Amino acid sequence: MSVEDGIDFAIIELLFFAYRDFTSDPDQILADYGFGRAHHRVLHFVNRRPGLTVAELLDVLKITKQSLARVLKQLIDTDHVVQLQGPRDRRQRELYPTAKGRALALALARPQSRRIHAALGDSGVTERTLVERFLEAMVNPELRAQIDVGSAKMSGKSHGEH
Amino acid sequence: MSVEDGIDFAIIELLFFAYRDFTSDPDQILADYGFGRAHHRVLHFVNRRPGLTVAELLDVLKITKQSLARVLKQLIDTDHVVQLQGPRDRRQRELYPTAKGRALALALARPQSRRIHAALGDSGVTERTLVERFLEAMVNPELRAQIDVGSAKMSGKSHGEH
DNA sequence: AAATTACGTCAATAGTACTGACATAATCTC
DNA sequence: GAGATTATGTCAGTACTATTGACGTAATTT
Repeated sequence: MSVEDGIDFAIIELLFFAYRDFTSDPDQILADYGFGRAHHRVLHFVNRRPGLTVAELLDVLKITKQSLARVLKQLIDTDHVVQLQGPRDRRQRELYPTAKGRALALALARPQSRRIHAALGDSGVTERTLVERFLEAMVNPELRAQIDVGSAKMSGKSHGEH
Repeated sequence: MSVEDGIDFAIIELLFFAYRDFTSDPDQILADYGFGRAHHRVLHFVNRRPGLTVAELLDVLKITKQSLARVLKQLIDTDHVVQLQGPRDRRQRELYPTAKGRALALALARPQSRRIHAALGDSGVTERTLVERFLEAMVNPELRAQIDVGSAKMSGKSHGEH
C-alpha cells in the first residue's frame, strides 16, 4: 500500500502523473493558437456555463481579476468569447462562447475525454460512479457547489443555448 | 452523465477541481518557506526515490534542465537536498533528501494524504484499488514505468535509507 | 584521441500569477 | 436624491515557473 509514516504516497503520486498527462493533450493544441493553459480553463468554463459572469468565473478558477484580464481579452479579441451586458444587472458581463469558441473548447476536450474513456476501459457504471465520487470528495466541501455534474443540478437551467 | 457531443465533461471538470484543491494544501505551507510548487515536486520525488539522478528527475517532472536548476539549487542551499557523486558514473549527481528535507516533504504530504483518506472515506480495498487503477490508466502508457506504487516494484531496492 | 554523456550555468524570453491602486458605471441603501 | 457598495476594467510593478539556445567541464565510451 506504500503507506510510510501513514502517508498515502501512492495516490499522491498517481494524481500528479495523471494530471500531468491529462493536461499534456490540450497543451499541444493550444500552442498552435498561441494560447496557454489559462486560456483553456477560461474557455472551458465559459463553454460549459454560458452566461456566467466575470465574478463567477474568478471564483471557479480561484485567480484574481488581473490574472484573468489578459487571458479573457485575448479570447474576446480572437472571437472565441463574447461579452453581453447582464440583463438584470447591467454592470455584469455575461460571457458566452462563440461558434469558434465552442469548436475550440470541443477540440481541447476531445483528447481528454478519449483518455478518460480509455482509462475507464470496460468498467461498468458502478466503477465510473466510484471514480466520480472520489474526485468530487477531493474537492473542498464548501466549493462543491461549483461542480456542475450535468445531471439533476442543472436540470432547470437552459445551459448550452446561445 | 453529462455527455454532450460524446465528451465526458463531468470527469474532465472533476479532475480540474480535485487537483486545484489537492494542490492548495501544500501551497500554503510552501509560502512560509518562500518555495513554490516546483520545489514541492522536486522535493517529493527526491524523497520518494532517494539517489535518483538529475536526468531521471527531469524525465519524471517533464521540465528542462534550466527550469530545474534554480529550484534544485535553492533546495540544496537551504539544506533540504544533498548531491552525491554517482558511485558507478562519477558524472552523475545522486540526489538525496536531508533529515530537514524529509521532514518538509512529509509535512507537505500530510494534508494531501488526509484529503485522500477523507475522500475514500469508508471505502474498502476494492474501491481504493479501483481509483488507483483509474489514475494509473490515465498516465501515458510509455511513462507508467515512472510510477512507483511501492508494492512489488520496489521490494528489492532499499529505498528510503540514506 | 575523439565523440558522447551528465551536469552546470549564462542570457534572454514568455506565460501565469500576484498585490495595490484607481476609474467608471450601475445598483442599492438610507 | 446623496452616498455607499458592487461589478468590472485597467495600470504599474513584481514573482514564479517555464522555455530555447549556447557554452563549459568533467567523466565515460568508442
